[in-house]
Amino acid sequence: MSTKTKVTIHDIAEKLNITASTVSRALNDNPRISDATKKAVLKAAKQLNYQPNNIAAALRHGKSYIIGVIVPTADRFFFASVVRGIEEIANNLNYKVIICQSYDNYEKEVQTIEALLNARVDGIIASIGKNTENFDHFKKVQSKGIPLVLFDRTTDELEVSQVMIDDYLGAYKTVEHLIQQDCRRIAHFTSPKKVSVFKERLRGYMDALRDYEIPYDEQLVIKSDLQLEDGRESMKKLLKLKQSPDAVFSASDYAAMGAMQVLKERGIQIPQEVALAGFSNEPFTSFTDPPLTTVDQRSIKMGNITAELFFEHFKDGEKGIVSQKTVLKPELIIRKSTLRK
Amino acid sequence: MSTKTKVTIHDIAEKLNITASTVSRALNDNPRISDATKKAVLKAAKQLNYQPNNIAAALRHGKSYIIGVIVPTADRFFFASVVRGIEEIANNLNYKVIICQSYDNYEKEVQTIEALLNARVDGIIASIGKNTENFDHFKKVQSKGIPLVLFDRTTDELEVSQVMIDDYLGAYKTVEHLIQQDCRRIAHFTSPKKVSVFKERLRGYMDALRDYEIPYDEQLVIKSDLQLEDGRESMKKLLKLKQSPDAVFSASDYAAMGAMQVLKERGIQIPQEVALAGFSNEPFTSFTDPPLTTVDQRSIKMGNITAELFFEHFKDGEKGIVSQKTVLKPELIIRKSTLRK
DNA sequence: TCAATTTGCGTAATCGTTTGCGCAAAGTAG
DNA sequence: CTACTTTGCGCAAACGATTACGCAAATTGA
Repeated sequence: MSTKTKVTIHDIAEKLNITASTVSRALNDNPRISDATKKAVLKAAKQLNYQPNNIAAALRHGKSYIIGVIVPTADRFFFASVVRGIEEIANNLNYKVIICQSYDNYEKEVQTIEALLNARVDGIIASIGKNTENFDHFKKVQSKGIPLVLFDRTTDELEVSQVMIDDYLGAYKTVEHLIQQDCRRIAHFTSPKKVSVFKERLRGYMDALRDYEIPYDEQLVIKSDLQLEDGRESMKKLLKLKQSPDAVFSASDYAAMGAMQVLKERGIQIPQEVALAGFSNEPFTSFTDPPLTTVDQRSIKMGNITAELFFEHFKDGEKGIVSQKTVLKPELIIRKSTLRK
Repeated sequence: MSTKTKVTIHDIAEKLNITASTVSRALNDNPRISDATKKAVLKAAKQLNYQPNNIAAALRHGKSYIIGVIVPTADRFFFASVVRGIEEIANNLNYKVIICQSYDNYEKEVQTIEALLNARVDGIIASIGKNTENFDHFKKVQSKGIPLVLFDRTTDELEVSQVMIDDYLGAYKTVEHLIQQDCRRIAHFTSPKKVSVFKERLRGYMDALRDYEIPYDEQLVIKSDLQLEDGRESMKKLLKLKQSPDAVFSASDYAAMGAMQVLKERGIQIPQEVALAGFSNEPFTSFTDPPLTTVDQRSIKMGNITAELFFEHFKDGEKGIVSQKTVLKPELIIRKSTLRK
């Protein structure tokens, strides 16, 4: 019941006693082709079960209509949502999205870029891996004139369009909120990595303390990889201090979750004894007990904007566009883990 | 600093005064090419910053070295993990994976298949969308002789290789465990959809009841879309019954989470008054309070096996291989939400 | 009615790689 | 030293679609 041999436009042409070029034009709705021929071609295409070969087309006009998206991992709600936001826009413009994961692994990230270049994607959208400190692979993309846009995890070492949220503001507002809840010894979980988002969150934390005249205590800033287990360890460290904190602002929901576990295991009341806030608004943060205060990163919106910015690079051709930076306002989601009054 | 014009093997050939075919063979490490020439070619390639054009290669030998993976959504831990498992195997064999999401939307699923076929992927691995009841698009894939393997969400309406866990066994063991915890009125959350996984879980539930001589009560089986909100509604329905259940086995962790929220809001003790078990071992299930008993679906393993099965279809050519069904044993993860003694 | 335009389609080159075939030079066997 | 095999590479035709160019027929305008 199935034609094993691939059917091409030549087969259609032969059947109709016309040439392949006419078929091609008919399929692409070229105005120079008569409606009669178009209909005949369409009909024959159905009959023969014709499947266009995008590879041949891509080779011919140097466009693949595929854009590569690189995320550290697709199973974090935030990244998955951004991808969704990108897809919405891209699909509307008839572009396909291929999702690649770097798993926060530098080598894998480099390889992925290489693979995407070989696959001749029309552009790349990426969020940089946590461990990446050398950006030559991204520079290579740019040097080839391939559109590149970064989101969330970006870097200043590249002249590139980027979309991010105002991590500084998100952190500032969170800490401000904690202060308004009468917290005075506020700890912070951050990452030692070069990624700017964490640096910005730290800056927001420090500035909020300063503005409210709360002394900065280095002991209260714990650096780790910010996974759940790291959050547990960090919390344990804090509890060993002579003077325990009365709040923890974690740059990651997962680490905040780890801290919550430790606090609950030790019977420490949240938020009465220690208030707790995270960052990212992962879905599980609303399930926890108590529900976790966190910062929403406008992920879908970020995906939309990133894709739109990306496609502007096409329209305006290779030149003309300067790299531009879009900063979204985050939203503080206040839940019971910080509500002390 | 960058060559805007694309460099091809012809450029390398010209520079070295040899032909493109020799360059091609050298790059592909063909034994008929001398080591000297190979080295020279590699060197020139670096110098010219040559980037192979996979599209041209794909067109030539009809292989794209890309396989398409379709999942309902990538932000569920289970699916993300399976994808990871698939990638591990595929990357080792030098295949790229392109991840597409159907969002459980039938039209999107059909479109995605179409797009993957046009992109000339070498094969497709998929998990069927929840609302899909017509499988012609998958039949089309098969009729074109393109390898197809399904995982988890499969169907018997297709003659296709598939990998799944033993949902029946997972459900049976869970219910058996609940019975051993002295639960006697055990409710079940399931889906009205045609997807076999839910039907199997229901069957496991029913058989366990029967084997332990517990009467089946239709009122205790609630059908819904199994999202968190559905779980809340379902739990509320159960609590309105004359005789409340003393356990809930949900076919989804999210719905179980919804039930947990309602129970906690009403001050009903978990597991003493109502024990609670989910399905899938989503990461958040270990965070909840109490932690949720659930069934692990061996997601990475499933990805590995799926990919291996998939690649067997290549080796053995188009014929010879009959579709085969691999069933993995799930693992019951017992946590506090069901431990009554 | 005749020149000018439009309509409809064919010719052939092209995108960048791969590969079957062929051929000369070098190596091997007897 | 002849005959045969191996080594190293070039020639040219694919793969399937797109497109600049050209040309005849049909249409239009005056």
